[in-house]
Amino acid sequence: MSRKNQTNELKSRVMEVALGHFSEVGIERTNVSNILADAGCSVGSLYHHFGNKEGIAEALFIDGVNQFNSRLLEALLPRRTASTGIKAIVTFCCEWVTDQPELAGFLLSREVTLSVNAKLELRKTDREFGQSIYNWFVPHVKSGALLELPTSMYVPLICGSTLEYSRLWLSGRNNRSPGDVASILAEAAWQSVKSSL
Amino acid sequence: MSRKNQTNELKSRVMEVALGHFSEVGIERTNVSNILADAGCSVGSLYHHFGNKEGIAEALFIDGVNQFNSRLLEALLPRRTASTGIKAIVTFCCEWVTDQPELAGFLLSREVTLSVNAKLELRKTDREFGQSIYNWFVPHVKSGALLELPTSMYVPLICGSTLEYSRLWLSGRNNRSPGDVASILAEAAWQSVKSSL
DNA sequence: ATAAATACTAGAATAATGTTCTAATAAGTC
DNA sequence: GACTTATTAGAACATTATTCTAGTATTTAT
Repeated sequence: MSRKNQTNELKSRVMEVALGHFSEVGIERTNVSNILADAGCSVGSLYHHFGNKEGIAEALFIDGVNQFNSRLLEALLPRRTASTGIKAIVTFCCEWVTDQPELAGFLLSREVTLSVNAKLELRKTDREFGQSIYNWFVPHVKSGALLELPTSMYVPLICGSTLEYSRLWLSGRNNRSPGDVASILAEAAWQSVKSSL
Repeated sequence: MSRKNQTNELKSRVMEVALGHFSEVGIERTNVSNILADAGCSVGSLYHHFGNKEGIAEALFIDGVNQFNSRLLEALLPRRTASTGIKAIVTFCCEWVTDQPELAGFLLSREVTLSVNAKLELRKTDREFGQSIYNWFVPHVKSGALLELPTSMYVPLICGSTLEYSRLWLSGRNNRSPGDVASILAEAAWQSVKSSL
């Protein structure tokens, strides 16, 4: 195996191991030494590749958001009506959380505080994502199918219930997974943003 | 001043100072030494009263939840219709977050992981609170005014959007406070849980 | 009122742990 | 094949939460 592949494999291994620890006990409580042991990585390598513990978290966070965003677009963009689009967003969120609870819990935990560089890194892809979402919404607001609201309210109204339910489920406080109740959440989200005209 | 009062004042001072730091940079990043300096407290006293740094956070958390719960009940219980009740819950949340952003941000941050003892401590008052809420809901579900849903879904559906919007506002990402958009959030919540029959 | 027990304060010493540093090794490049 | 760069290694370091021992005030019991 080439050195490059070996390095990439080490980085993935560290990230995978770290995610397990982070999602279980949080970033603060996971020991760097445990990550090193479980991933078979030396102190020097880890700090060379990630800078510090938070750097691992940032890498995981950025990867996670990018993966979420691109898949969400795949689920949303083909939808032609406001109703099916909104419901597709919610359903996608539910399935995504249910399918990868560790990653979802980590992203939803809000433990990560991105460094300036990490923010710039994220913004590169995030801006494009936001634009695609925006473009999908505009016609449905213009047509009167969706309520016209301050821009910053659409995400909370559409995803708030789902995210909150997901947090509850991830913390082990209810049996039904978000996937199990996706249709209820989707319908509720639709009711809350559809225009009543 | 009596010794007891002096002690209580010290504890309050520590908690107040700690909340400031916690809400600004998070629990992990606040230094115990800063709390000590700002509150004029010795190492021994702090550890005598709170056990450890997390203990301060737990005390703040429990106080905050109890205060929130009792005030929420005052806002909800007088309401006689499903619609006014649901809207009262949302409006109360919005005002509470807007009025005490530090405390709200701290509670919403999910940084605190309660110890077993703290959980028991909370459960004492929380159980009673849950029962009061439950009692308010039952007749409105029975009458068909509210959707009949898995119990664990009411909180996410009613408060999810508001909490998500609050988190956004608290992280400085939008101008309008939750209080400013309370009516929109209240109406949306109502639309999502009202029965369409 | 006095003694004993308890609650509280104090800060130096300790321990845990994240991070830096220096050196060595391997890979890629000219 | 020499030179530059990327990576690995782990001992040393620095930071900081916490413990410990001792001392002081307050309450309780006799």
